[in-house]
Amino acid sequence: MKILIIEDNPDIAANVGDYLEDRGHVVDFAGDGVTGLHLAVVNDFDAIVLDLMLPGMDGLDVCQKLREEARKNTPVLMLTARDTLEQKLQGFKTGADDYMVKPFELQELEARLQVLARRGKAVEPRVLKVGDLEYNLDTLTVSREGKEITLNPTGLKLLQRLMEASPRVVSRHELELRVWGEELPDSDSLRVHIHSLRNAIDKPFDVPLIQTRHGIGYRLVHPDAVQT
Amino acid sequence: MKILIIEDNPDIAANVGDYLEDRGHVVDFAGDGVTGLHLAVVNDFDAIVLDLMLPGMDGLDVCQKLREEARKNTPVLMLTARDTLEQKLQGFKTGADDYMVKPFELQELEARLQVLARRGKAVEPRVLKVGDLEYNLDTLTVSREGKEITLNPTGLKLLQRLMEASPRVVSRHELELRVWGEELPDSDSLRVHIHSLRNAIDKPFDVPLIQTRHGIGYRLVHPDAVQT
DNA sequence: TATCCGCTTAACGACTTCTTAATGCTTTTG
DNA sequence: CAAAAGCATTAAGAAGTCGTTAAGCGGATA
Repeated sequence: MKILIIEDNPDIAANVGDYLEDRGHVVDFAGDGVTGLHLAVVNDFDAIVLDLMLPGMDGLDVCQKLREEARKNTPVLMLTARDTLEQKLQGFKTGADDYMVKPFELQELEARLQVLARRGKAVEPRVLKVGDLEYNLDTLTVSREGKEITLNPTGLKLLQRLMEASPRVVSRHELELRVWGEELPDSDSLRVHIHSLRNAIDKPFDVPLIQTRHGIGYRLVHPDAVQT
Repeated sequence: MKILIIEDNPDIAANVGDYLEDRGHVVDFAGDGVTGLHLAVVNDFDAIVLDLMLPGMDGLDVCQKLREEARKNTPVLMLTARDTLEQKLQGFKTGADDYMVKPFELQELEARLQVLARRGKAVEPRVLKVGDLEYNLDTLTVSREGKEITLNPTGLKLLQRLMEASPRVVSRHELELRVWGEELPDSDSLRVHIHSLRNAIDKPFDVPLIQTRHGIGYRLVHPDAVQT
């Protein structure tokens, strides 16, 4: 599994990280909320271990921003020293999937992470489908009407988000966040990428899938499919 | 949510069940492992609360059989008085999704159940409805009598506020605040936007929904619907 | 080193949306 | 009932956004 640990105490971080790495997982670290959030948005982790007490942005903020702004539903396990019911409820409310109180057993942490990752996988299929468009996340292959389509890395990222969200509208800002993280390019590069994505996905076919919501963002939807 | 409680202690079962029912959930009970497993297999619950100490078949067996034989992946929250690490690990190994140790807070139980049910279920679209008018907040699509209506961003913002408030009156100032924030335009731009909103929503249909409250603001109501 | 590929930037026209202002109608108020 | 204020309607220009194209930069590749 690929796991992100957001924890400001280096001892705890190292302790947890070492254990998980010994168990064969790949571990990334962040010492504060901002970089943690950034890593979580840009990468695709199987699970995130999130301490509540963080310098700058605290854990609840990180979780909430991850869910609402970045619209990522990577499983989050919250970690805290304080053990009040109120705290826990608030943690779950911001979108946490599990909650452990220090001190805890490393084995239990790993077991819970594994359960979270297992659940998360079940929801997100390995192949995204919208109409006749398919995107295999394992082979990073895109095809429409059975014909293979090759895309740039940026195109893939955009397409993934659009397909995940379909038929919802994805704001320009969210797309930019997904591709570049917090440090956006100076110019409106997104427009050019959308254009080339359209060239690859829509232009060779009869029905265009990518729609523009002027002033808001984009939307990927198959017109014939049943909408609500 | 539809929840199954498998618990042999009638006091605890009643206690938990009453609380969950008060919170608006539908609860089923089973006093032993065999009937619990049977109910879990036959029905589709959103989550299962499973005690470990059960007469006959114990909780671990129930969980394992549910997963392996019945191949159901209904979320399972295990409940136990014993708090050994070994127990917990075994619980997760048999396919539990969460694990709580007695005594526990009912509110936390509900929060965890909600998280479990949330995963694995597709997020249902958020839709505002007033009469035959519908506004899907995810796809940003508006329709009336099934016919699609396209609106510009400002129109969407106004409509959202009016529909949220319906059938109450929304003051001009509140609407302006919603669209422009604190820095309002110099002229009374709101009137023009309301006008174009009416053109889109009311003009093509028989019954107008947007009413003017002179000197106060606007109101969106379906006249036929029951009002207070 | 030369070539390719992907990304960014810039520029331009086309298009959409927003604001402003002018005019006439409706409601309120003294 | 008349004046004043608030509102509806319309049109036109300003401002903003989008699609498209092409040039330049830098890293990777051969």
